[in-house]
Amino acid sequence: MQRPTIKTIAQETGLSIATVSKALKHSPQVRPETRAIVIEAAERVGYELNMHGVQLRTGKTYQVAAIMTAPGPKQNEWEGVEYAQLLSGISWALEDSPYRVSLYAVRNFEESQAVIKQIVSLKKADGIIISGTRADDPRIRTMQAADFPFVTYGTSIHNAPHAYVDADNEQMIRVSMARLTERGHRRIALLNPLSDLSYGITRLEAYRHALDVAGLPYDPALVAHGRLTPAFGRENVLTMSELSNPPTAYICANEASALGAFSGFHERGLVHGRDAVINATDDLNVSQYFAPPITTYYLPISEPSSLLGAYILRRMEGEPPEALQTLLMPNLIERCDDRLNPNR
Amino acid sequence: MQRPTIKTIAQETGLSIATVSKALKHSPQVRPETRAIVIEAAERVGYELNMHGVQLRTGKTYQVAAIMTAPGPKQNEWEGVEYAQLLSGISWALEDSPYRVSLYAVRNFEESQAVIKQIVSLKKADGIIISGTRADDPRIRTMQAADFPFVTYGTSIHNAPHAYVDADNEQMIRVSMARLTERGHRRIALLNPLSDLSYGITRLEAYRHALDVAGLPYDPALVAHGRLTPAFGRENVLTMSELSNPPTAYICANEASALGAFSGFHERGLVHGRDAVINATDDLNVSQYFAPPITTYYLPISEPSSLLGAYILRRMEGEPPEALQTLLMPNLIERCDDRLNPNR
DNA sequence: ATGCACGATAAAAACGTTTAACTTTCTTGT
DNA sequence: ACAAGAAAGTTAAACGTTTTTATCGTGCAT
Repeated sequence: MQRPTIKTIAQETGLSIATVSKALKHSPQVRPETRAIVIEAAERVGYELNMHGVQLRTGKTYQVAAIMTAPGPKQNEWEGVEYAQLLSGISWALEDSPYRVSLYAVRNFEESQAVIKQIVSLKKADGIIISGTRADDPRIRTMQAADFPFVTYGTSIHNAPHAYVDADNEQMIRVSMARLTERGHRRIALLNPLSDLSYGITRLEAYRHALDVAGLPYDPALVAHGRLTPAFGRENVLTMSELSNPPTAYICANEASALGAFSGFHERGLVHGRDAVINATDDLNVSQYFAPPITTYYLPISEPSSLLGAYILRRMEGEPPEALQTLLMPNLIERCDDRLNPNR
Repeated sequence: MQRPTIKTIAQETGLSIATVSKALKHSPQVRPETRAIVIEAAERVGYELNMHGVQLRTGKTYQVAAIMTAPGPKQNEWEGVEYAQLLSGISWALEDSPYRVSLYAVRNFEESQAVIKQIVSLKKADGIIISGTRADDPRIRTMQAADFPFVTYGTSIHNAPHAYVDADNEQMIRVSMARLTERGHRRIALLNPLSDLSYGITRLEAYRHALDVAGLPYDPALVAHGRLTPAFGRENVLTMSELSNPPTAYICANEASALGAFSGFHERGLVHGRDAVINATDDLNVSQYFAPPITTYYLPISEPSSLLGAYILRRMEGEPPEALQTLLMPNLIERCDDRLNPNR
């Protein structure tokens, strides 16, 4: 038994395939009574739209490409794991639409650039979602030049306007720094993502500004940029804690590096709260299980991910990018008092 | 300027589109010289195969559906994060093929069942990859009944034969238990996944068998089943450590629950190595950053994931499932001596 | 010379849908 | 009563492939 097509319905109802097609997509050209007949027949024969026909005819793919930059296959680090939740969040946001998430895993920035060029020029998707945005991101420029719908997870600094979702890194660092300086800290380390990433820059600027406000000097030795793995957190604690004037607080850009920082504490015999404290940004609600639990800025990953999905849908509908820009402020969850220990 | 099609090449070369099509797919019906002309023209005009035409004509989708069971959107736990790496591994394995990974995020088992039925009956993909297999898995039966190509991450017990990749849980538990009993442990807790999952059953059976071999009694109070979140690890340590005869070793099924177990230790004032030890299975190389680092069975997630990709390709080629079954033995990484502390 | 098989290419149909252009019927205003 | 126009359907073409079938020379045996 063959799968029914609009032709089947046409025969079944005695109408032409054109009318059937129009009826099914609620064209005003067909009378409500006729539509009812078509709908009934469609249900009776178990009709389901065949996307391949639609795709060929209309050129639409009904695919949203999610570009996922993950380290090479031989790399097995706790990095980019929040992608799983991000993807499922996007996927759920598209659930009631005809769109599907099509995954493009790339190893690095260059590869993502190439993949995006291909998707755009060969129209392998109708929309693109990327992350890991840079201050001036050539991928964004590619998509903008082709007028291709996209949303970024992360802002860019020089490519506005475009649709984006991000955590409010500026505010987060500002609040975080104010809170720590208020509690007596004068040597605060910043464990930052790779320096070409837009949010790395935002965080660094906010950090420096906060230092200014607090009247504290900027010490480059307290700032590190790198891939946010546990190894990164660990190694920086190991080196920074050996400074003649070591930091009394570490601000980690994610949970992975915070975990690594703890590992560094353990190695050096440092005790959290006594010798120094760790604050982090947390997407996965995992910092509460650290020993001890730490203060975090918690943004449930489901929020940005469902926004990304919603935004790409609206962007593909033609909504202007200016209306699709959101900075989300994570929740401050204080699990330690984080005061500077005076007799350290 | 329009995107070139085989028609473009046909005009360019003076051949018919049929010949062009055949030439491009290396049909023996066309002379090598003719083929060369076609290839040359194709490159000159920058021809790229339009999949929509192919899909409509052949009915193939060139999509591999990856079913990803992740907890609902409102749940923001560290769970299933290894999926990110799994997906990218699969995606890379398909890189040189025309296939793409199409993501289907589902909330629970029932939903995955429905989604799979749909993919199979409407042929929305050419192959399926699932995980979270059960002892007798109705999804597998669905796909088998329709003779639909699939590979599972995880074994099933009653649905053989089918293509699968999994860690060798039986051996892992056997070795793990032998090692711990050898070191004096007589109260060993097992933090297991949900009891309907196939690997949960395998692990439990291996555990009970190992107890028998060691002449130790089976105590249900030392076995827990649940979703492998940090919360799960933590709560079980909290309750089990209060037993009159508490465990001196915990075997955790993943890193998330191991992290939670540590959190439980901290809460109860237990010290790893003194009061009890934790062993875990680790996909993401993260246990080395625990304080202290723990002994783990480490299986880089890239291995099973690239196998999954390779297997689904071969399965779609028609290779019989019996040839596509692999159990991978994780590497034992001893980071503690894990001996029972006699004066605990 | 005639017929035949074969090799190489061309013609045409088909996959399922959308949509521009056309036809028919009905309504309406004069 | 009739033209004009709207409403509701139909016809036919088109999207880019693959594949079955047809065509056309050419070489070969008879």
